[in-house]
Amino acid sequence: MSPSAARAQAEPGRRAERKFEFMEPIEDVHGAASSGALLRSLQPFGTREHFSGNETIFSEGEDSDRVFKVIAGVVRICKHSLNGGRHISDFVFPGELIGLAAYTTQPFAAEAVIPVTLASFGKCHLDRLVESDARVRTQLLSLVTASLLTAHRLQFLLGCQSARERVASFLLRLAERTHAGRGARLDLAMGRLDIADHLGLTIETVCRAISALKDEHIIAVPGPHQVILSDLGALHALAIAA
Amino acid sequence: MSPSAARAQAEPGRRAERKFEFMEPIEDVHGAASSGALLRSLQPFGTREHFSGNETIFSEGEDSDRVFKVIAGVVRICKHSLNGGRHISDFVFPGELIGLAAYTTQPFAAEAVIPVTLASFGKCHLDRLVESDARVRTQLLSLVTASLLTAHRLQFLLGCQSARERVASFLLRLAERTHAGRGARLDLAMGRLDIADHLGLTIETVCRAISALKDEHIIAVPGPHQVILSDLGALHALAIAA
DNA sequence: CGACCCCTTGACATGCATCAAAGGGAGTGG
DNA sequence: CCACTCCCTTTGATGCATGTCAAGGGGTCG
Repeated sequence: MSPSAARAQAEPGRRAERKFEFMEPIEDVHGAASSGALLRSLQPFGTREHFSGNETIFSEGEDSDRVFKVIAGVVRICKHSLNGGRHISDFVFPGELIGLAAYTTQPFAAEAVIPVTLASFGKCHLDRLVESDARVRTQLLSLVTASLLTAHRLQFLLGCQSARERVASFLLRLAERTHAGRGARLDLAMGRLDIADHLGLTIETVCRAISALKDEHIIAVPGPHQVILSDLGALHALAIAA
Repeated sequence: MSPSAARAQAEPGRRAERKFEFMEPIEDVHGAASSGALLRSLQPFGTREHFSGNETIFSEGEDSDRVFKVIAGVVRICKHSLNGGRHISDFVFPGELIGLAAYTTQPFAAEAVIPVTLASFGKCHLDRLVESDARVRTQLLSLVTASLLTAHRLQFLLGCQSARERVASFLLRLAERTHAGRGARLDLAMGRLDIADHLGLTIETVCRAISALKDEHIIAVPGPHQVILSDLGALHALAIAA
């Protein structure tokens, strides 16, 4: 009934830390709208933090007094329900920020999908910056607006699309965000279960949808964590969303 | 496959304008977080606009240069897809605002569910106010943050809950928003199709879920547009969400 | 080499979508 | 004032997409 049920992953930090070279040094490639001047100004106040795969960065309900920038790795933003359900509202890639919105208490958890390096800043520094610099204000609002837009996109996907369409949309969005245009090879840092919990499906359905797209030569799947988007036209046709 | 498909409603404005007295004069009851000082300062610049039931207020893709406050009536915020699908990301009630986020072009459409009265302001006035008043800045950010939170809630609902659970969550949320606590009688301004497109279900499934809850004496349904929440405990138990 | 974890595929079950039709309230015209 | 029509809601019958259960495969780590 409720997808993903209680088969969540193993304990944080316990799992093998696969190395994803391809994830390491990409900084601010797609960061045009994701940090820019804002974070440059914060840089002096930042401290580095490291988390291993599946480790929790912060949990739902904690105080929200820090802002994070992902330097390397991938983070998932998720909500856990009492009966074991989980929903991943977004993945966060290098160059992007976490915790900008005006929460006093975290409305969701953040967990490392693979080993992650973060820059972390006290929110007070952001507040000070916001007060003193009008450009930062504008940027802050447009970053929060962007995540609102992303949220509405996912709502549409969850409300209106079939499994195949969801997977197609997901792959396209991932391509947009991780390598803005260089070739059709895509690296999936997250596992099938993460994808399933993000798309509101089960892991089996995600597998089947991927296999189906593969059989139709719309994508190629050299390994569980690599996808090649062979037929972008067909993918876009599936992801008819707005 | 895709819910709601192409059975959207009739032409804007053509439908009968049912009167919903109960919706008229409720102003700023739940507005604690929804307008407050911000709009009071904007008041002098506002003009009144009226829309009849099912009329379009603005469409997706239009320029986004105005901010609206709902004075009376109910507005739905929705996205239409090319193949006739529709998703309603939110309903907007009296006292609440539309268009605060930093969009340059509308990412969604706004339509009157029932006859609506709006106060409308040029965004430039808001910008000016934001520059001059730090309190307004804080409030603006927390309003946008609030809608981000709402969006994540709906994502969870769409990703993890069954039809019954969705309807239960919806009714509870509606109760929260429309009458903060006075009795368990609930007025549904929107029709079943609107509810379906909001919850990612079909109209028939919504009907059946409501009937089921009625048969179990969890709610009572005096008419299609009135619901009495008889067993709040059971409803909360269904809406296990976070 | 063995254990574990994740991915994949198959067989089956079911919740919800789809198709179809009847009931009820509101506005309209006779 | 009544009959008609339209639209929305409700309920029933059926089918399908996806969830559930189960088992095997392949990589990685110890």
